[in-house]
Amino acid sequence: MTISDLAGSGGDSPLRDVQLELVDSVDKAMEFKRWLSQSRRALGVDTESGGLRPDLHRLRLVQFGDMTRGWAIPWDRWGGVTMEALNQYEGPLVFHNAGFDCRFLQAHAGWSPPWSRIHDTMTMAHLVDPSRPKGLKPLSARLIDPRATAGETLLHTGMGQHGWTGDTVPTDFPPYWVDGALDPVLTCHVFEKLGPTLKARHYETAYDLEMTTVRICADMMTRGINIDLGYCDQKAEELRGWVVKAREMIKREYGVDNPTSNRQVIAKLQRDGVELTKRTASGADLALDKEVLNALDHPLAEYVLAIRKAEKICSTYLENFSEMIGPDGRLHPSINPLGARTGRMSITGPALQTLQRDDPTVRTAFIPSAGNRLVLCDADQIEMRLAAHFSHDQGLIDAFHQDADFFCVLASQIFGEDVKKGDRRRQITKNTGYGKLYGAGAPTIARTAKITLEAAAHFVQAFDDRFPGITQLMTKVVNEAEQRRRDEGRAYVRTPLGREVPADDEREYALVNYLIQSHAAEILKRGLADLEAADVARYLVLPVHDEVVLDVPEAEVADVVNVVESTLNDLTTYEVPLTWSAETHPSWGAKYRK
DNA sequence: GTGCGTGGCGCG
DNA sequence: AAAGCGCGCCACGCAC
Repeated sequence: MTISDLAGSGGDSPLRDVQLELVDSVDKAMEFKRWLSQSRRALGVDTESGGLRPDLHRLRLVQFGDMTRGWAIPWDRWGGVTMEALNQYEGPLVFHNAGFDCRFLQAHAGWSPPWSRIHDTMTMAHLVDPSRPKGLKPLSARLIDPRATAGETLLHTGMGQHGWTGDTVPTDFPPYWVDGALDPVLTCHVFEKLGPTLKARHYETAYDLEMTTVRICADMMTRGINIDLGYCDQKAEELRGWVVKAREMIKREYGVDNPTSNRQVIAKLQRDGVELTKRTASGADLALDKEVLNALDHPLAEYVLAIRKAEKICSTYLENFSEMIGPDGRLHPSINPLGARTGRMSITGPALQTLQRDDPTVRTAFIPSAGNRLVLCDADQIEMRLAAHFSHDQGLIDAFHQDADFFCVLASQIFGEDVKKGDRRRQITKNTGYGKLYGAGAPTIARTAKITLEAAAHFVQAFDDRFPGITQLMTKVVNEAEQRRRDEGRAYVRTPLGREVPADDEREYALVNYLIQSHAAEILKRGLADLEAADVARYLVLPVHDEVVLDVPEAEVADVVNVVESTLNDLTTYEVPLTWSAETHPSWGAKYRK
């Protein structure tokens, strides 16, 4: 089988001579072994599975390939051949999304991935250009041959016609195994294409760190995190009971059938003479968001907010957890080490980086394993500290060296009198500082700080007079990016690790945020690697942007708290100290409970 | 019934 | 001069 059989002639495509094979006999298995013993720069490896969860879904195919030949090996019937190949092959292995495939091969084949010789083209693609799609098919279609996607379409229609799922499709169904066998070949071609680009940009350090992160995250996903399901049930039932009563009351008192339908609520509010003016982002509708509802003097508003919140907590989190847990009773979220353009990680299933912190209801469901405690360690104002570092603003740097609350120090200087912790002016200063960092203008700062536009404009001016570094940094980063657009065709900012983060057209102002966010992400990843070197990685359960969660045996807690803090603290690299604070708690929520 | 865009909102 | 950044998920409501 060749790709031309699949998708017609492709002229002088690099895939022209690719041969695709299915191991379905002893002879084929022998032929595969002979092929495997040939020498090559890297061996492509891929898997097909019934779904995304190694603890819940079957492993169906394991595929191997190089630049000219791809093999699909059914796991159930020919797993022994796969095991031999994995265990005996000694050269570099290249995957597209290694963290995913390696966890399947770990769970089903008991394979220990030899991480030091594993490469990952998805990671490479993200480093080369984080703003473009990085799935194997779109990437291959763009870099290698547009026909790379042909088999996928064929497969999806075929599976739909037969009503097969990933767990039930027969492995000898040609569209399935042919498409599978092509993937490691595509991976090898992408590897050869992207490798030189990474090299030319001196991405060795960034790539090594990313691969270390892939490994550590894969382990965290496998480890999972413990959940108090009894608590989830009880709390969800409480909230649902309240919502039912509230909905009945709203129907009775206000004639609104569905208080989570903005259309219905807006109609009712307008009937009662409420004037709404704020529009949604698209401008298509009147907005009825938290800000609008909070400002309304109508009893319905309060209920809508409370119902939204309660239903969110139940449906997104508490009620979902019991369906998401694995056979081991633990939650195994999916951690994407390169979830964001800036190199930040993202977590899905569930989205554990978005748990409410003002209300500890959901976080309280997260508990340590039996006999353990949670160690929660977060970085102190890391983004503002990095802003001080990158901007060289002496005022900001000095403020961080004082033994007092950073934003109180700032506010005291701006307002010319001693501003204490509870003072409203501290919050305004904090809003303005972060707003400026992210490129906000006076109007946005006025809204987030809940002050008038005049006051905001005046305050921004006062902030700039005292701490001109941030505006100067903005100018410098944007000018550099525009120079790069002229010289290299891309507007980007470069992080200290050498990562290039590109700007969208007309949005160069976002690059200051990219620089800070990117480098904070690099620091977290470096931190995870250092924690591994300090021998505590086996306790890691979650990374949350500037926080790490560890699940630690009681007896080791005191030790681990010290190790984690001293490992992550960095007092010398930057113009301000980067410090982390670890605390021990019986649940994640306990940290946020007053 | 399913897919998709929009609105809304949670976190850092 | 002016510009908040990055994500994921759910409910709603419309289109197919």
